[in-house]
Amino acid sequence: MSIPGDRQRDADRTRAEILDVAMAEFARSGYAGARVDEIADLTSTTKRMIYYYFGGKEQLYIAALEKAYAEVRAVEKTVDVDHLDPVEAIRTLAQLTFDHHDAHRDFIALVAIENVHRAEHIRKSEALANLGAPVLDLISRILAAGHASGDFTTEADAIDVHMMISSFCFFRVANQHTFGALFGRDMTAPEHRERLRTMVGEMVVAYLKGAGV
Amino acid sequence: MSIPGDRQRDADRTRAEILDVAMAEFARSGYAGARVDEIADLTSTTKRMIYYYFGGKEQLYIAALEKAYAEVRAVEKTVDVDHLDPVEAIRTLAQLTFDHHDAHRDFIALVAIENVHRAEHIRKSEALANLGAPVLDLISRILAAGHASGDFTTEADAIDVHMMISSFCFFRVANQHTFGALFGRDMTAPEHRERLRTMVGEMVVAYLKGAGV
DNA sequence: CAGATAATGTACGAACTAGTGAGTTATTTG
DNA sequence: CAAATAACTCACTAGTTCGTACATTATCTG
Repeated sequence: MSIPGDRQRDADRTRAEILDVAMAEFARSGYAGARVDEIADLTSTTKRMIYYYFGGKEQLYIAALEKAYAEVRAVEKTVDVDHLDPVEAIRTLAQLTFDHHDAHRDFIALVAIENVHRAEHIRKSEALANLGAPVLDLISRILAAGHASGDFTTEADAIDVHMMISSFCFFRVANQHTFGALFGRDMTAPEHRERLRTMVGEMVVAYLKGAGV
Repeated sequence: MSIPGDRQRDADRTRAEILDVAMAEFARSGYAGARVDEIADLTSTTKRMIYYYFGGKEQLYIAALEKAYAEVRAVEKTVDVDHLDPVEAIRTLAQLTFDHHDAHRDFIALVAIENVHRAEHIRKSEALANLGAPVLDLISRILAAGHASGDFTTEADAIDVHMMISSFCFFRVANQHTFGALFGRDMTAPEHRERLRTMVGEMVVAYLKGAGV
């Protein structure tokens, strides 16, 4: 019946399939809006397996969140701060953040959803603790270098700068629908992409240089 | 003829009470997460009245959305662009936007929730069409004045500038929980308020002046 | 005041939804 | 190969949730 090497049962594959579907479904409908039965139907397995592998809806949701964060982890690792001058370094970081947000829509949706729930699930997950530290460290070093070189005159805190960059990139994707409805422009449409990508870079650089205010 | 306030039955009051409670509940739990029975229990009337006045859960949600938007409508009307130079005008607008977002948390939550639902309800509401036009008009005039006076050198689009300002103000409130969990700082805490309020003003001004990049 | 109408309360039901009990089959292990 | 275990299926349920039928009472109108 079964072909050797071609397993009919595969725990890893089943688990991964459930998680993939769950991530998409939670991102699409929110935690309360997502249906366990619907998630099950979209897999090649059954609802019972969700409970077998994850225990329940909430644990599945947390697993989906962790997977989403894992996928976007370490943007900052690709910025080679030591070989770039501070201005180019911060601009590059901003634009890489832009690219990452652009490329991970489900992640954005899940974070927005998690905020509706006041981050109660994130707090339950140790896997997601201290995930922010690396970016802050990178920004701190860029800021220090910028002040040392005299390129940056504005006194700024790393967390604040990170928020400035993130807010722009996050909002563009997360609020695309209401923003589009109110202003008649889809900020995530291809024709706006490059302009806004440049803009976020200019924004941080201008802010940190301090426009002689 | 009856004296208002005398009546044991008051359609307007009942309707308004339901709407107030609904707005808070939808903001707290999302559309799918909110419970019609729960909303009813938090009013002094019964669930039957929700259906009597609003027709159903979805219509109630739309009414709550419209109320939320109505409350924050016309921030821009308080900016007296003609008596302020362009730099102060755009800074003032940014900081008023900051104040408004700070003061209307339920509105922010509802907008975030509505984006999870891809703005499908906003589109159903004529009351919310073209609500963005006034701000854009104001920003356009400020930008024009700023370029005429030579204060602004960056070529910028009104919608883009509005997005820049909104994203900062919106993100700070909307993402406070996940941001707090990841970076250990509540950006909405009183001790960060003034600094960030100043920051959003400096950010737009610096961007528009163009830091001699 | 009497009849009409608007506003409200009670009780109930149909459909949905998360979760499970219990048995079955494939795969691994000794 | 036999026993053990991991992976899986199916049918079911307890509780919830939106919505409504129907009765009732206050207020208005002529």
